[in-house]
Amino acid sequence: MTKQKKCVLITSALPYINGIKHLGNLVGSMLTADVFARFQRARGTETLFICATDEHGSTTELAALEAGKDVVTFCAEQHAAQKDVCERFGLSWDHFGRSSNRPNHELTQHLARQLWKNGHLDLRTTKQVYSNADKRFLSDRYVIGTCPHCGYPNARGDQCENCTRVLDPADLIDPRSAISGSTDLEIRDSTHLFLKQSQFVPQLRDWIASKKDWPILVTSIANKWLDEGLHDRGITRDVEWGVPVPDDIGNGKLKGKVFYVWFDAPIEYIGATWEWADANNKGDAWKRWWFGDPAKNVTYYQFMGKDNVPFHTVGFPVTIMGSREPWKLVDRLKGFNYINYYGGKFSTSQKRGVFMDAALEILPADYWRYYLTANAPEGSDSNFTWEHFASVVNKDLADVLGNFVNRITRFCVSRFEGKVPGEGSYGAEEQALIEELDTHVKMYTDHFDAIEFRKASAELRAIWVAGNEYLTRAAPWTAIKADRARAAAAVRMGLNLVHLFGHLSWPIIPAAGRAIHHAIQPSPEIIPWPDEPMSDFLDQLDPGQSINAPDVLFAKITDEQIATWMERFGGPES
RNA sequence: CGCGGGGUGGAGCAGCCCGGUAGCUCGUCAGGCUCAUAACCUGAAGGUCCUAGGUUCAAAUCCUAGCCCCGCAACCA
Repeated sequence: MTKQKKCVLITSALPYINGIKHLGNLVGSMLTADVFARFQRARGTETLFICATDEHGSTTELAALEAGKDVVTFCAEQHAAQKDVCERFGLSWDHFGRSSNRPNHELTQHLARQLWKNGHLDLRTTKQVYSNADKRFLSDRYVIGTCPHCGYPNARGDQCENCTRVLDPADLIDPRSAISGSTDLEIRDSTHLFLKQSQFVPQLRDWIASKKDWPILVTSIANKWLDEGLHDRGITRDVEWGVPVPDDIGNGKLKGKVFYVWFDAPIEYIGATWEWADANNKGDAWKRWWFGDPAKNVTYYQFMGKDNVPFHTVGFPVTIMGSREPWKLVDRLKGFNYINYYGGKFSTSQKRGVFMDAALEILPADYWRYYLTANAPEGSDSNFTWEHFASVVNKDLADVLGNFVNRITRFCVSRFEGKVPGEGSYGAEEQALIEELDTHVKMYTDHFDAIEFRKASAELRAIWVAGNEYLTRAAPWTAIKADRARAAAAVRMGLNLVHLFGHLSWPIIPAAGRAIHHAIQPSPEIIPWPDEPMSDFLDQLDPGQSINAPDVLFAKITDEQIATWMERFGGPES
């Protein structure tokens, strides 16, 4: 059974190109995917972690217009900005691609051809609102007018936000363009490709039913869509910025049209892997992660917020199934709920909530990484408040972990010349600790395997606490008065614990994990998972080696800071 | 009757699938220690497990009905 090692492919939902993401977007896809990827790498699993910006669609065109830039420049700038802030958050993807790049164009066109060839696409003519002033088709939400039901003057063509009724743009009284305000609108016929999703319901149902280890959130969203009957879905649009529909699809009736952004975006998971291979001169190596027999030893994990679930449980799988080619389908799909900000949604326009760039202006990435991982919205929506954030950071990171590292290393410096003492030997106290940690480490590993971030974080915290409990019991500061050897053994164990904490903390808080590990010895790029029994792991430091007592690892958050940040980011009332 | 998630001591959560002394973190109170970032360790107080029925020897856990909060409702990314 030692034929081929298991490989792990991880993708996080693609952040939309339009602006820096907020903490909710981060925790629901990119951050948790990163923690999981680091865990897998630490264990020595061959891991490929892929992400990209999702760039197409009318929203991008309009955002570029508003920014006064052409769409190509706009996307290039936004991509660079997101890449930068994500890297500063410690996101360790193997490649961060772009859905507008060549590989995605080729793959999207290829898969569409397969669907066309296999009879899964239809041509249908739809009525679309065309704005003469803007010289473009308007999607429903870009048509504004008076709601026929409640008289609200700024109802959108898809739904009236005042009375919440679903609308058709043709229902609106005095319709106008949301872009220019022009009332020079007309209804035009437009031909589009429709993906016949309804044909795939039984196949999808079987596939979803086979996924016993997916979160209930994910399977219930998927089943809901299937139960309600899948609509055939338009996969082309009358916009400029997207993957062009090739001439050989659609009997020449689709000139100038592009694929809908939701059709091409998930394909970019594959496209970005191709980009990764190109960037690293690996030729066709991307295929072994995605296609045919070689991909059978790949376990594929997807991470996303709940808003993305339908497109990954229905839309993208239909594309893959309909191609009738052996592309890889997701094995484990981890979906997240939302993080709210003082009970309300994060909002860019109202400046409510915390965005990634601003978060890093006020605190290092690890503070956020720990808080968000430990409070990931797995069971239900969770709520961000500055008070809660400060309490978690101060208690867990500063008091429990940071203080532990500080107290033992300082004691070692003051009483043992900053060197690992070799005297004495482990006794009953150490044996009990070793047994306790064997259990904790196993549970911590199991929680990660189960992709349970809250539970994994709680277990990690329990491991840190076990260190403090041990020190109190062993009390080397008392022992040293009567029995230097006993104190030496306790300090040696304490330093071994610091070493262990560096290893175990690294996936969640990589910079701090590295700093902690570095207190004991030089850190490798990937800090490996402790696979050996704790009896070995906690007895491996060489007596006489020097340590580097670090400065304070985590500064506490003060009440003044909380007040300042509430003012800046908006608090309960705003 | 659109759909899904949630409703557990002051706050945030686990437990519910596979019924059987209600567990964790924060906060509060008391004690200990003094190596440490006024930190750490120990102990205590505090709960109608949304409501009302039902099944059962036994229900937070299963069934039925209702209430409340959040999200989604497909061309919005």
